[in-house]
Amino acid sequence: MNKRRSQKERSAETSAKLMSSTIDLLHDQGITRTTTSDIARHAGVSRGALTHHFASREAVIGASVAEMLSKTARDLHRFAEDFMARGGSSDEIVDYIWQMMDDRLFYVTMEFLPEARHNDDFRADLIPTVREFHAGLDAIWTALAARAGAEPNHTRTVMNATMCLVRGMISQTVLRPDDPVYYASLLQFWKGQVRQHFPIEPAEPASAGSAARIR
Amino acid sequence: MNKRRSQKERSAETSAKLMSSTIDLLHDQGITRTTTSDIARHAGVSRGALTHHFASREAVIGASVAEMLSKTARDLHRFAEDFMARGGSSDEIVDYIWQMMDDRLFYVTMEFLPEARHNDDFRADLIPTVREFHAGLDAIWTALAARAGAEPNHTRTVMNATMCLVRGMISQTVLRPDDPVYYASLLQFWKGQVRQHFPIEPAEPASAGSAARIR
DNA sequence: CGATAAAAACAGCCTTGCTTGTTTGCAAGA
DNA sequence: TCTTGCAAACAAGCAAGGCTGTTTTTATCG
Repeated sequence: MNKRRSQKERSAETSAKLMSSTIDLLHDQGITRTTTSDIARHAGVSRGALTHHFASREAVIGASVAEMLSKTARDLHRFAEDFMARGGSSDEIVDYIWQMMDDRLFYVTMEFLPEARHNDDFRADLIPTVREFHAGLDAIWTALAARAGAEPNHTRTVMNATMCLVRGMISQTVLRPDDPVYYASLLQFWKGQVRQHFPIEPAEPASAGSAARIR
Repeated sequence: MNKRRSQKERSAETSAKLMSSTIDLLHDQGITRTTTSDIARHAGVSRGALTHHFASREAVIGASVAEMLSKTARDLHRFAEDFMARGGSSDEIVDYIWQMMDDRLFYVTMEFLPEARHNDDFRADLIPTVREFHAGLDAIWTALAARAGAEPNHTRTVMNATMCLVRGMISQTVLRPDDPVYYASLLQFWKGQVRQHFPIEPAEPASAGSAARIR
């Protein structure tokens, strides 16, 4: 509508479109099949615009991934605050994490992880953002630990195990597709395990219908 | 030594060298950086030899991965037999699985998983071999269940959780490197959890020094 | 305020290097 | 000799990065 936009606005908007497109394509067609032309086309700009904003293909991908992780970290902090305020259950946390990871986050991660493993610069640029992401996770589990009066160190172990389990589950969906029951039951099992470590409110079994929504 | 080899021998040997080189390169430099020239050079043959044995790049990689999984499945069955014969502990199984996955298996898997996700033919060719691999796993845990008198279904759940956990742990090593203590303690935690489900021999705590060898 | 210069955002082409699959040539074993 | 295993040159496509030209916004000056 507003025809005249400042340069900063134009620039930020184009960058954002490019980064969001990059994540879309990483998820939909994989990192190897995603060319800079694809990214520009999907964002509705020229390849020239892309090279104007990002020095190289590696740079677009790196920036896009960092952006995605930052955004997710912010979401985590918001959830932690909310969780702390109303006092949720550990089951809820497991569900939230599964949904977050299954909602593209870890599928996109699986795309760039090999690149990170073999490209030292790429990996080094990423690590700070990953730490930021983990701080978001910490916030959630710290909230739970405070509520259940659990030891922080042990809480962190359970948190890390949960993250690893979910990562592994999503990896498996690639070569074991179309089996929602399998993943739901694994998640159910895991919630039981976690509950052991945070023995809070028995919670009326009537409303136990918060089963995991899978895929 | 033996100068004269039959054609079959020559052929099989060259194929084996090519497949083994492919796995080496997938692990060392990643799937995207691995060209057919690289594979041939590493195997000490010409690119012509490679194309003689495999129709395409995709074919070499697919065959190499299938070969790797088959071999690992055979190892699993051997371990299961041995385990059954002498009656080992659940800790031992967790250690064995970690070592197996950390010894290149899952690093290589991380390389081809994205390809499998986006290439239907590649994935379809792989799935039978993956099932074969899982049969090997089943053999081990069935042995344990029989020994501990546990319910097979529940055993399978613990097994699947273990596999997912280890997959996730190895994924994490990429962006959280050089922290063996972290991975060792997670594994330690998990062994405790698994032990709960298979309450067998308390085992003299004197020889509890079978801690995980990490990386 | 209006014109104009400068800078930034953007478009599109072009070249180069790399990789893959194909084809041709040759030697070793059946 | 005839097939099979391998070597090496060949052909073609593609994608990334670099380069040049155009439009839009911002700054400067009369």
